[in-house]
Amino acid sequence: MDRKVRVRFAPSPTGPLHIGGVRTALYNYLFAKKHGGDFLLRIEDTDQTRFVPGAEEYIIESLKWLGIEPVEGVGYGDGPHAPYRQSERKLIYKQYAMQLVDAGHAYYAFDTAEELEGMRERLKASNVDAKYDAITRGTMKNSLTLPEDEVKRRLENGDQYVIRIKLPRKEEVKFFDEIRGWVSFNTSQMDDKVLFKSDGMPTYHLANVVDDYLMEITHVIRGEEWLPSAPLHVLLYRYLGWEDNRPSFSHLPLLLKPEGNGKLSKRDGDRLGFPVFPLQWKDPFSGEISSGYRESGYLPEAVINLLAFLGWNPGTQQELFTKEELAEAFSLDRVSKSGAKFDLNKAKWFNQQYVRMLDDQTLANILENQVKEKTSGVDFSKEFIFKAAQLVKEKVSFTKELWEYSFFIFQIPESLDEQVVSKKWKPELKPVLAEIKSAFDAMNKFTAEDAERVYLEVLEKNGIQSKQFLQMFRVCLTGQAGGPPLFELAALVGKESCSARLNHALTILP
RNA sequence: GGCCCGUUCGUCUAUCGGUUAGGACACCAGAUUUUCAUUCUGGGAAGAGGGGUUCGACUCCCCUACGGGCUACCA
Repeated sequence: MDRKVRVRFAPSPTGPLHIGGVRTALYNYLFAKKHGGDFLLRIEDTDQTRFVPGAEEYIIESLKWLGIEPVEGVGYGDGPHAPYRQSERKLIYKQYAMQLVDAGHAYYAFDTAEELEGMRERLKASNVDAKYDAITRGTMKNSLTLPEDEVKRRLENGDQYVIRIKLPRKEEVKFFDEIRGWVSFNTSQMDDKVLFKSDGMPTYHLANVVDDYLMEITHVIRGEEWLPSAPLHVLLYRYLGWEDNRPSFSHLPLLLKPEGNGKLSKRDGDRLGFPVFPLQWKDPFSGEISSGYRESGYLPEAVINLLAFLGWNPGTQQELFTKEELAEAFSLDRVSKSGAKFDLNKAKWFNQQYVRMLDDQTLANILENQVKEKTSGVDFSKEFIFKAAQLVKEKVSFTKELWEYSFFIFQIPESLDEQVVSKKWKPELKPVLAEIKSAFDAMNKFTAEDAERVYLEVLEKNGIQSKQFLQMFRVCLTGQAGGPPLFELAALVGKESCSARLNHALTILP
């Protein structure tokens, strides 16, 4: 039975999409592309108390920005299995919960929060694992312990109830994880999880199984945090009679924080200077702002590439991949089992690679915006900005750095690099500098070659080696200790500007 | 605590019983660039520990240690 590959990304709209979630989405997307299948987006909003306004839109916008877009689902024109928002599928789940009750695989439970708490405390006190399971359910208020008419009365009476799965007392549950191989659990260690909540909504466990079945999902690719509940899902497929159509499971390794241990969290990003979210997010309740990759200057292609390599590798030496190449190369059996630490340096490097691949005109347009923002009123020609962008292209890791590597092209520096001045400047050099300025002023054609030639002539006349003077000369022109090739820069800003810059240096240098 | 998953250079990783354990980022050194960066060359850097299995283990098994995840009417 060869079913069309269908995978889904099923986040909960409880806040901004975590970068680990983005990677999960990416792997699902790549897997679908690789196999000519469908990638869909389902919103798992069964917990109405955790709803966060804007979160769903954020998820959709993030996927859009990265270009890992679903072919069906919320925000993508829905599709044959609409709706794709679980809160809108509420009515569907009840019947499956009832089916399980009727088949004896689930039961009603009427315990109050206090009663549950009491049970847990009792068991803990006697040093026993506190869980609602095959043993403890016999002491609780449920349709297994209460007389039939009492259950009926409570139900008719509208008493609050949940539906719990009835797990066998002791049974081995084995399943094959595409990444980890065979994994086994014993129901003796599991508890009778709630499938259907008293507010009429299913829990994740029920909803996820029902929807994956109904939406014909063939492969479940999700984070490792779901591994412990996978046996429950396996059992659910079995009890619902869907074992033959059960999707395969793949549990992805977690993204860890760069220092120390533990899962990458929101706070790590702000502390260590890299984003944990794809897009900037403003918390609607606290107003707190969390930075995003997009706003931090990362290119979507770079984010895709670096994320793909956090937990997967192609087994070749190639590191730079387009999305299409990734889809072609991707396979679940090359996903690693252990958690990956986020590495800021590598992330920067990836971004730098992609910035370099940007064509000069794109870079120029970005720089143009920055120039407009920083130098209001001053008009620079597109050609000038284009050349400036070309000059500093190799230096930047992020497009937002374009300005900070080139600002001295657009404005005459007010101060000169103090370190270089204190090390390389001597008042005796002043006449030489003045002579270079005059020589420049006297030039007709002011190309990079001409400027350099004239500069060298003056130095030679004064018996000075360029090696000793060049950096100081750079500082006089740009204020900076480093920068793009100096005479190309001089030619770009032009004779008049060079003259003004040298004049300025002459006045402030001792 | 219990259950489950994991453990190769600082980091991401290759190796699917036999390799001088390879690459990338980062780092260091040298070369080039009359400056900085780029680029090039070179370098240091790893199989958690202990038992097995085997002619031979990073690779298979067990134990220990360490790390992580889960342990809600959250996903």
